[in-house]
Amino acid sequence: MDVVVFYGYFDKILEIDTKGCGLSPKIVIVEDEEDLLDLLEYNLTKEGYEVIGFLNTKNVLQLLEEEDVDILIMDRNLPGIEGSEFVKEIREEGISVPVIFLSAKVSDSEIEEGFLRGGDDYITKPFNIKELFLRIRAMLKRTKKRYNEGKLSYRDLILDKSTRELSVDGKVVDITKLEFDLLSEFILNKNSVLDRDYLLENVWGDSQTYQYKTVNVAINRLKEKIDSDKSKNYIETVRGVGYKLC
Amino acid sequence: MDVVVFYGYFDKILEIDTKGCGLSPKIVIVEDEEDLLDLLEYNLTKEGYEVIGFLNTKNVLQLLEEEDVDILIMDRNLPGIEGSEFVKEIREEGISVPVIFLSAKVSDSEIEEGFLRGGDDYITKPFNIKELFLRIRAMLKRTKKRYNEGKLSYRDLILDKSTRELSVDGKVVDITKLEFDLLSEFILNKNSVLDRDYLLENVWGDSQTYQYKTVNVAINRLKEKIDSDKSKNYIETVRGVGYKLC
DNA sequence: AAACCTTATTATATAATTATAAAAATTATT
DNA sequence: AATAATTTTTATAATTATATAATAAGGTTT
Repeated sequence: MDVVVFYGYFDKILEIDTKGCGLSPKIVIVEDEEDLLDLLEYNLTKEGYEVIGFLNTKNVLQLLEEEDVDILIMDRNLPGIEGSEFVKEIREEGISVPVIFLSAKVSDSEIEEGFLRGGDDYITKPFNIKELFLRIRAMLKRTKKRYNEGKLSYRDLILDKSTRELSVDGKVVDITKLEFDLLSEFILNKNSVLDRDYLLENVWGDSQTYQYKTVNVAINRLKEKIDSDKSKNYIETVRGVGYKLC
Repeated sequence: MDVVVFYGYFDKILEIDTKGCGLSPKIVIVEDEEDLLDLLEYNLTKEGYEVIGFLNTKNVLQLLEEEDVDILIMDRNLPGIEGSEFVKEIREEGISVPVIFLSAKVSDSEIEEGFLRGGDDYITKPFNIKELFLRIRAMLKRTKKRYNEGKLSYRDLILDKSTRELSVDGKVVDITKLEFDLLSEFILNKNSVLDRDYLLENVWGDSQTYQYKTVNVAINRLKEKIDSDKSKNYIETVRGVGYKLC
């Protein structure tokens, strides 16, 4: 077993991500080598993840259906079913959890098969456990909003989630909570038309108690802040539907 | 350079995504070995991506700020600045584009550094270009709403439900809500004759309050937009019945 | 070919939608 | 509590889409 044991390296890095929110990323590992499974469980737990280990694929599908799992780490050569075959099956079930394959095999075509069956990353044994952790982190950063690093940007707009500051073309512009949330929603869904119901639901948190015109006025104020001379046309009105950032 | 040349593997997969619509995933490559850059540009373009290549990091930051780039492929040992150093800098600018590092180096600590500075994946040379493509695809799957999701297409027409854009032969054409809904209905029922009652019911939402002629006029306007010189005969009049898209 | 019917085309009025401004209402700050 | 800041509502203006009407063009039937 060629694995570098590795303790607490990311304590500091993960601090912001996991402290307080009470929702540490949930990782499922399917690995039949018990030693390796234990090692991974131990170290990943130490890094602040919630880890659930399995020695085979039995019960894994059920768990994935019931719980909100952030990453699935999957060995390929399992007793009974082959790991990538299992992933193919869960994809057909509509489960879209990010998958990292572990495999002792190294042939190119097997790696290709892993991706084609729905894998997101592929690590060959023996591997550096530190790299596995980094790949997990990189994956989480991409897939989950809440673990995201605190910045959203679009063209010359930068929203800093931690300071809740907006900078337009390098200059910091005062922005209210509502405006910040509204602009976030647009940047997260750039190019998509967002209708007023959607915005009320996702920015205001309730589409019942407010009327559509509330959105119009808020958009208007936001437009004024990010493009007061109306030269950059960030937010476009899509008549009869809503607004989009483009 | 040990790279497996690889042609058109994903033609079928990307077919729906990229034809004509000008909305194919945009990939930026920074690689100082011109041969490799050319090879990647050639093959990725062939796969249906929009590719922009650079031999150094000059102008790359500006491009990332201005354009909506989907993936950045970054060589590490570049003349002047080191690739991961550059990525660290763009991350500090708030640019969150997914990064795949390419590197000839193999020391564990360098790979770790790549991830810590904001990389999302890491491939060491020599590499299998097929695997690179699969990793790109896996990355796009995670970071972007799929490009074919919510798209309706017919011949050289593409309707994008999320952006509510119509592209005709690759060019985006302004379209109103009514026209969009009308064309959607036709694409969903291509080759079927749709009578005016059906259209009023399903597009206008009520066949009582409007008169048949309303449909005629709307169809007329739509025809003008999708085929102004009447050469392509998309929508055919079926006298006494209605219209069909064929 | 004339009479009749259906559809295409064009122009205009109107209804629907959105922008803007200002006034209340709410919330936060001093 | 008073003031300031923010947000919602209301009112009105501006804009846009499109339904209607009027007319032209093209088929069909006799």
